[in-house]
Amino acid sequence: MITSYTEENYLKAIYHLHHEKNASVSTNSISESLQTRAASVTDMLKKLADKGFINYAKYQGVTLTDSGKQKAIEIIRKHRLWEVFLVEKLNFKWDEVHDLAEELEHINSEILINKLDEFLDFPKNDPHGDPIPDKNGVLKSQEVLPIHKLQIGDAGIISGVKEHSKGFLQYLEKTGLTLGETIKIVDKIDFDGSVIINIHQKEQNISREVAKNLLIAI
Amino acid sequence: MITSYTEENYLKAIYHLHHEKNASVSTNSISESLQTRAASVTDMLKKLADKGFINYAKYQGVTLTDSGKQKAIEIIRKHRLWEVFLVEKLNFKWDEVHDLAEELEHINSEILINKLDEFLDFPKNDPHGDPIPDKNGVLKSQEVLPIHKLQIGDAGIISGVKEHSKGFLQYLEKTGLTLGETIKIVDKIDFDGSVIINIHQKEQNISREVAKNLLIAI
DNA sequence: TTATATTTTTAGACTTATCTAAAAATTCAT
DNA sequence: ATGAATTTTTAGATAAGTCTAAAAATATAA
Ligand SMILES: [Mn+2]
Ligand SMILES: [Mn+2]
Ligand SMILES: [Mn+2]
Ligand SMILES: [Mn+2]
Repeated sequence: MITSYTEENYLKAIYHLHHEKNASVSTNSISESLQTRAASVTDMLKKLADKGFINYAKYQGVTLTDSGKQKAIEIIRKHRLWEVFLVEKLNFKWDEVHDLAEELEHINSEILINKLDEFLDFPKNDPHGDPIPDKNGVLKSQEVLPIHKLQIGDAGIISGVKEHSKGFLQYLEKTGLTLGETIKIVDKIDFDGSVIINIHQKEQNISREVAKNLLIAI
Repeated sequence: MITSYTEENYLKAIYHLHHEKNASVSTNSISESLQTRAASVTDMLKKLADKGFINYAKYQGVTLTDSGKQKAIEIIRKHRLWEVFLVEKLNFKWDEVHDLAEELEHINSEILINKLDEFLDFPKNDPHGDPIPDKNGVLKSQEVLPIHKLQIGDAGIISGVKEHSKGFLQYLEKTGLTLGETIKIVDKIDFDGSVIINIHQKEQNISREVAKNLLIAI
């Protein structure tokens, strides 16, 4: 079944929203995530349901069907492979690639994406640490926890981000909190939710917002 | 001025048609080249004229304005650089890349295309021998002639094709008529317009159709 | 539990790009 | 130069994706 650029963005948004909240996805949350009006979302949900990509009952929110999930994962695979290409081959920074990948992900060719995968030497993760689905649509979820869920004394490697905004990524870069660095939890401040970590043999304070969005593999 | 995917295809088509016939471009020729109805073309011509990309007077055909020409050249630059990428880096064949480049050319980012250019080491020609405009939109037209315009005794290097169809490119590949090969005109047959050339130390007969579409640099 | 607030859907409209059918303009051929 | 053929434009429709405003359903809270 063919999908338009727009339909693909809806499917991907639904996929991500489902994995964020682990519940059926509401019209409003889609509307917010895609910056469109709720009325437009309703229209599109009807269409996606007709095409068999989502389970939709009025007022009940939506879930992806198997075919919808597959389509979403295909697009995510393309998005993340293009991001790797942009960073590894064209020397873009990790905070510069999202919008471009947002467009490139809609180029429709299985051969192209598989050749790109090979050219990049079958990377396992994108520049933000997110796992790249393989050509069969298998996406292995990595065991990571946001810093604010770790206990004092826990140690691990910075392996991903929950928030992908330019501002956040640039902040991490500036403060040395980049992928691959080893950190250890020194203290957790109840008062403001901030966390003191040890990184590069030094102590560093991390705000609650950062602690919630920085993922650690233990 | 922003341009849609569709507008870009029209501008590129007008540019190519103008250079093929060296005259103002007719509604019907655009319609044929883009596989749309003439009525649709007329609608689009009005819009492109409003946006300042073409000079259009009813029933008179169109020409590109400077800004239209610039836009067209930008798209051609992107198209050809992506083709080089697909062939050189992803190991596509020269007859497989056109349709993909047709989509990739609409990805809208000057930084991306300049970084791609650099990554590819600033190629001068695409896989079909066509020249690649530089980042300032300068396109140097190469001095080439189709085989059927050469005289007996003339020699040169296969440097381009006028026809870009998969079938033609595959045929050239199969018969060894690839870019970079040296050829010499041995005889021209009036009867059917075919040409006998010397290539690889052997004589080879070339039909009129091939002779018209294979470009030689002398 | 009933009123209020929030969410979601419907109704109707707009834009872009397309189409068919018919009218108008231009070109061609005698 | 005039009638016929061809090309181009207009008129009116359609489909995709979006919007605003209003109605309907659901959730929340006194
Ligand atoms: Mn996208
Ligand atoms: Mn990413
Ligand atoms: Mn195109
Ligand atoms: Mn080419």
